[in-house]
Amino acid sequence: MSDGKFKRTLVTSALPYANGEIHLGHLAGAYLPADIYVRYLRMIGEEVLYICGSDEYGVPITLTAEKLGITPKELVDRNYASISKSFQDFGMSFDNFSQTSREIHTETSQAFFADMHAQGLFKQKTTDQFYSPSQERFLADRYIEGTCPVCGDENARGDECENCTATYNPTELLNPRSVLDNSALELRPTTHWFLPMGDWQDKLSAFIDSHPEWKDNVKQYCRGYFDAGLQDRAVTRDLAWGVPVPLDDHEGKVFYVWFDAPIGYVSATREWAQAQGDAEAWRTWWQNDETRLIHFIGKDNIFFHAMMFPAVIMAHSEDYVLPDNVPANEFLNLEGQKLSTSKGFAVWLPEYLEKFEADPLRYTLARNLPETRDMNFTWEGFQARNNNELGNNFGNLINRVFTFIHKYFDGQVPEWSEENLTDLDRDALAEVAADLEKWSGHLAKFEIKAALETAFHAGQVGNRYFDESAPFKSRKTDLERCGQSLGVIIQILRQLCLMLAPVVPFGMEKLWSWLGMETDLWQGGWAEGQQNIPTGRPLGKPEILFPRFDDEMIQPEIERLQGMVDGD
RNA sequence: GGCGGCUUAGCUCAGUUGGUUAGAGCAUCGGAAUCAUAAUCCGAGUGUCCGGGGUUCGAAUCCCUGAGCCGCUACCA
Repeated sequence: MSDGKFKRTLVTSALPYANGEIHLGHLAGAYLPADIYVRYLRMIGEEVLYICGSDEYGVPITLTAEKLGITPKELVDRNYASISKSFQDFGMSFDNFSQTSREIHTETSQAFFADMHAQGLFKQKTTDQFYSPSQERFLADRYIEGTCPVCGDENARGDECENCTATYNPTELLNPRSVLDNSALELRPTTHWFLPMGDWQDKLSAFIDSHPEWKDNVKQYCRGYFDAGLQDRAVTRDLAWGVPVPLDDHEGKVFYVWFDAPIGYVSATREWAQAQGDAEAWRTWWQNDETRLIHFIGKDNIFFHAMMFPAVIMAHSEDYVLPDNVPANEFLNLEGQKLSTSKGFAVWLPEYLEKFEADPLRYTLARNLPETRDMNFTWEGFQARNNNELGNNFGNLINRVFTFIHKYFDGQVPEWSEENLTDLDRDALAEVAADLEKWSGHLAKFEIKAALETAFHAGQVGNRYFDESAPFKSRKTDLERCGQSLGVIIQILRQLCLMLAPVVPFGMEKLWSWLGMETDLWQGGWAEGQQNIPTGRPLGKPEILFPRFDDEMIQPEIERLQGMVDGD
């Protein structure tokens, strides 16, 4: 960044699990904020790489595949295609969106493990786990039910009883059975590799302490773990669908997904480098201390990105970059309730995109990001934000200016100059310029909501200026004055375009071209956007950028969710 | 159960290191304007800042406690 310490920024979004579609909660937590931030950096001309991919291993994937009668690989490829498409249509600007089931990830994660194993950093432990003889596999706690050892309830979960709220060790459960096929389970010893996180506690603690600028929720969360003392964390498990442990006599052992998933960021970067024709280019992004690494995640991922993956990075014998920030977001509720993917209580991205454009959702979510606490998405709120803010404040301002100029000034920027500015002109320009500066400061600190609020204010300034300078009056009395006012407001739109571009890129790319800008908005467009648009420049013909939504478009969405709650 | 977090106008949300009459948008009411997506602009009201206790000259902001909600709880991804 401009502080001179870093030359480039590597941004990641949490790898979505390829067991289903993306929903609004995902977008608000890890994807939209990251994309806005990345677009901001590209716009101001920073060198940035944005990496993501789908996380494709683990038990739930194998179960879904079995249910559909296809292989896990077929399932994840199918879901990968769908997720990629949704992301693209939503405007996610990844430089690479990869898959953890690809060969490059197998190589990369196995190399990480091998490096650490060669240093003797892992611990091997043998424990008793539940095994299903009928399915010939070990089962995780969530797939186990049995009789509660405390109250005798017959439908107790693997490690807690919902009837008497007791918690216990899963091995204490009586008559354990599989929730998958009700077959009886038996305890079998199995041996796994563990990462003794405690060995890195001091370094991790010092690392977190060296970042007082991180969000409080992240720091507090980590502090809680340090106080309790970091425990050994398993990095392998018994499963057929995963990255095989690269050791002899490890048949049927694969990496625990949380060990390999973050390494997926490295794999995806390597894949990107190969596609660039420079296979070693990934090192510039991961093994160079002038690279600034930023992980965007939801609050459920803090442990893995602020503690576990950094420990792995520290442990590796080669130098890798540690995250410079982990801006974790809280969760998004829907119509006042927690999302439930199992009950279908969610808004899925592909479904949304069949009916609406990406921009209104991007705008609404950005305006309401769960940056410091859980937030709520309502369809009525979506409609109100779209109509009142995107449509009326911004869209209408843009439209009234362009149509006016096309109607009375032949579609060219009227004669205007800085020498002829009135106090009214000067004040409006100064206010918007101040907003732009504030906006930039907020975004640099990941304060997206605050940044957007500033942009909204700039829109209000534009509308007020239009009303007060009243070109629709001066047109009849003082055409020079009228042109001057329009020249001023074009400069306001130019800056508004910059402030809105990362949030509503589809609409603003159009505005950018209507304004006759020449540089690519996403390759340092900021520089040109800072310069006055001169008299005489021909402007594009406008169209309605952000149409309003009437009740008929919104009501069915509300009813669908309502029905889901009633049927619950 | 343990750890961490959250609870502010009718609605959705801001509130920086405790400091004067607690803010914004929307919704509501009154006025102005008419270039524009019946959009815009000006003005107005509204709050036991979850309950209770405490520290302080002073607390939405710090401490304790109760309630509700959220995440994690170490092979759930």
